[in-house]
Formats: sequence, C-alpha cells, structure tokens
Amino acid sequence: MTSAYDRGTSLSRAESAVSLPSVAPGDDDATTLGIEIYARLRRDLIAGHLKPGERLRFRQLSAAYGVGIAPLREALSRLVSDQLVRFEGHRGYTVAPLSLSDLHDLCALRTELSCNALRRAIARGDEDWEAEILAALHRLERTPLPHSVEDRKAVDEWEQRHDRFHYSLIAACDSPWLLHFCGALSDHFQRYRRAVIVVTSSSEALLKRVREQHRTVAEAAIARDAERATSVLAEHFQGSVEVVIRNYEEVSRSLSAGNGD
Amino acid sequence: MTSAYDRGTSLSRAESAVSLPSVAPGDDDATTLGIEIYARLRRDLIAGHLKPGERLRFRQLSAAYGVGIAPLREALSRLVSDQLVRFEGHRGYTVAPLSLSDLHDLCALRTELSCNALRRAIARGDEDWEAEILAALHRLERTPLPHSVEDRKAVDEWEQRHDRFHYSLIAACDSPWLLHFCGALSDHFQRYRRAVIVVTSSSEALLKRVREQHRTVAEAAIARDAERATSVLAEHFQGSVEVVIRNYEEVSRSLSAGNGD
DNA sequence: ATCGCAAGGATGTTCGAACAAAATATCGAT
DNA sequence: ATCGATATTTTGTTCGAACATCCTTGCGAT
Repeated sequence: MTSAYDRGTSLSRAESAVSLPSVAPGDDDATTLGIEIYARLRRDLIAGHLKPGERLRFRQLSAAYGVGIAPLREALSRLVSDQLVRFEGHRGYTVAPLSLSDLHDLCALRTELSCNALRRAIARGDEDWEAEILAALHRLERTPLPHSVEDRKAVDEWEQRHDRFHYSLIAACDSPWLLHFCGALSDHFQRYRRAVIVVTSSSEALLKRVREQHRTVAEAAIARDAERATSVLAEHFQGSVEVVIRNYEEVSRSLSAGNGD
Repeated sequence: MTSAYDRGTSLSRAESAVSLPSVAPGDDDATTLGIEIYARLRRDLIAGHLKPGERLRFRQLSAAYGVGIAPLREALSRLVSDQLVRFEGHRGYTVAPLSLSDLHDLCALRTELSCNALRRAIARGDEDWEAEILAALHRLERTPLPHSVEDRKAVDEWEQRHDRFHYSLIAACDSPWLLHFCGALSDHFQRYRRAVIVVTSSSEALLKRVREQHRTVAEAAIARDAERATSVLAEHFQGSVEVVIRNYEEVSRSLSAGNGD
C-alpha cells in the first residue's frame, strides 16, 4: 500500500496504491474487508495517524473504520507479523512503539541492505530499469515538499513518490527477499520520519542537498558507477537519519513523559 | 517456535519452544487459541507436514487441529505476512510453494546476512555469548542425525538444536532487525531442507565435514577471527545449499508434474 | 490512610449461523 | 460428443452473541 516495494513479486505485502497502468481500469475484485482494512490500517500506522503505544480497541476501530471485528482481527494479525502492531494475549493490540535504539538499528540495516540491493541492481539493471528511475525521479522532483504537515494529501503524495523513487533504484536487484526486507525497513523508517517531523523544520539548504543527492544517485546508478551511487545513497540515508534523530530527541523532550528509551 | 531467533527482542515471532530456564515452570498464561494454532501451523509448515501448494481449507484444518475458524483465520493471516502461506481473496489460503529461484535467492541473502551478523557478534559478543555458543554446539554434537526421516521427534530435536546453534553464533550482533531477518530466512531454508531431504542420503564424509564446520565456526568466532569464522560459515551454507538443490532437482524430476519453476 | 479483596464494567476471545462468492455438477442445444 | 449456461454444492467471509479474562471501582479491615 504505502510503498512500492514488493510489487510484482511473490512477496507482496499489500496491493500497491501506485497501481501500474493495469489492463482494466476498475478491476479491483477478489478483495475482502480484511484486505482493505489491512491496507488502511497499515497506511494510518505508517503515516502516524495512529500514535505509537496507542491501544487499538476493537469497538473503537470498528466504529472508526466501519467494519466488524472479524476483518479487524485478521488485519491486526498480519500487522503483528509486519512489526507495526504489538499483541498481548487477552490484553489486545497496540501500535508498536518507537524507540531511539530501534531507529538506530533500523537505519543502519536499511543503509546496508539498500546499498547492497543498489549494487546488484546496477549490475543487472536493463534499460527499463534506467527509464523507471528517471521517470520516478522526475515525478519526485515535480512534487514540492508540502509546507504544512497538516496537508495530509500532499504529504502522502510526496512520501509515495519518494518511496517509489527509492524502490525504482533497487527494483532490478533480482532478489525478492532483499526487496521485501528493504521495503519493510523503508516503511518503518517512514513511520519515524512522519511521527517526528511535525514542523517542516528543514532548511532550504538541506532540501536542496537532498534533491541533489536523489539526482546524483540516479545518475550514478544509470552510469553504472556503483561506488559513487552507493556512497551517495548511504550519505543520503545518513542525512535523513540525523534529521529524524534530532527531531526525535526534540519531540521526546517536549513530551517529557518518560516512556523509556 | 521453530527457531530460536528473535528471542528476547521486540521482534518476537512466536514464543520459543526452546524455553530458557524461566522463573516459574508452568507460567504459560496470556496465551490464546490463535497464538497456539499459529505456532502449531508454523511448525507444521516448516517441517513440511503441510505440503507446498496445498490448499488450507478451514473445515479441514478445523477438524485436524480442533479449533474454530476464528483463531485459524488469525493464525493464517500472520503466516501470510511471514511468507509461509499465500492468500487470495475468496479463494482461501494455500501453503506457499517452493521454487528453485526462491531457494537461490533465499540462500544467497541468508549467507550474506548471517555472515554480516556473525561479524557484528564477533565484534560485540561477551563471555555469555561465547558460553552459549559452546553450550549449543555441545548439545548439537550430542544429537545424532536421525537415520530415518520418519522419526519426526528426532528430526525436530536435531533441527531445533541446529537452529539454536546458528542462532547462538549471531545472537550478540546487537541488531534485532538483522536477527529477525536471519530467522525468517533460516526458517524458510529449513522448509526447503526438510521438504527435500526425504532420504538421509548424506554420506558419512559429508556429515563429518558439516560437524567440523560447526566446530570450526564456533572456535573461530570465540577466537574473534572474523575472517575465518565468516568464510567457514559461508562455506557451510554453500554446502547445505548444494545438497538441498541436488535433492530438490531429484525430487522435482521424480514428481515430474511440471509446477513451473 | 493503606492494603487486600470482591463486585462490576470494559475488553478481548471464540463460536455458530447467515451471507456471498467460487468451484463443480447438471442439463440442454448444437 | 462438445460447448455453454444454469443450478447445486462447496468454501470463504462476515456478523452478532455468548463466554472468559482483565482492569477498575468500591468496600471493609488493619
């Protein structure tokens, strides 16, 4: 749903909102309430609409999403295996908490795996791969970062395109498992990013740097310069992480309710 | 359940059958039918008791496991996110198929991630880590490979100890995410291994080599010789993969029903 | 005032039945 | 005999109610 990872592999997480120009326009059959609510919950979890640590009561969710508890249980169960939701027997489901240590772990591994995947994609990618990167980059560059975080639609749009760009880079890595893991890490990182960046605090210089990094990675990848591409990608991730961590500590301090990380 | 990975982290998959000497002996509360059936299905999926591609009908499962369909749906949903089960709306659940390409992907990434984790563990592990490795190795060496694959209990026992040994090697890597991914890959590889090794076809020489590899990896890890440890571990994995692939092709040929991989 | 215990309410869990979709069998036409 | 449409059966999906557990509240004893 949220990200474009896993698309077209046997490891699909949820049908992509980024629907490719499919043969028939309105062919969304074979769907069940359970699948729908899974996708919606997943989106809201990653977007931070459901707050970390929050209890997910059935009556509450049932009212909010307009579905019964049977499909809800199904969706929540899957989200437990996705690590987005926690479950304790007889005590219900809660939104998975955020923690600084998890953030560090997440980012370190994400950098490692994404660079690994990028290297493989550079070795194997064909012209379609190159074309997709350029297309995704173009779409991303044409989507301005929304000035207000309140503008959910705009944020969703940007996140989706950003996600899709990063996916396009590694799509040709020819390893469904690696793509799956990169997707999971990307989703979880997005959750931190969106939970924490409450103000568009980024300076214009930073934004420009990020845009340049995107472009540089894309160009290096297409030029088959694996060293340059991976080093810039790692740099790009490192930059994001630092911003997120800075904001995270700020937000933690301001909340000050010691939730122990 | 099946493997010892994920234990004690926030990324727990199912409670470990390898229960550590816990404080109270019979403190298995907070369990639900859904959790239990999840663990049992997971075990049977990995052990190959449920055949790849097989349809998982509710009535059938309900009768076989003695639970209603509500807990079953819950368990199956989680197994979908675990990639052990496939789901198609209105067409039910099936056991995830095996394929040669998946096997290759799986093994390549498993080697990479496990060696990565081993390197980290060697850098960070303390005396307890060393002790656990030796303990797990000892237990593994004391468990003979069962002569017949029919002897389920013996096979389960060996697999569990083998799994636990490999887990002990990387347990100190200090990355819950990496451990989680290694565990997932390990579980899926085990599924291939057990699906395919229908006869204990391994020669005595091969078994001896495997045993030596286990011991060598353990010793190199404790001696903090990362290069040697990872290279032997990679070699060990490579050997397993080759045996599995050889058997896989044999089994595929004998079945001859072209299921297209 | 604090602690322990019991009653009540809230919440999670499970089941059985009603409903909907898919797969299969049946029948008639060519 | 084969093909296609319809009827039947099977199977998956969802709901609502019954049940169990947990948490909170209020009472009484120390």
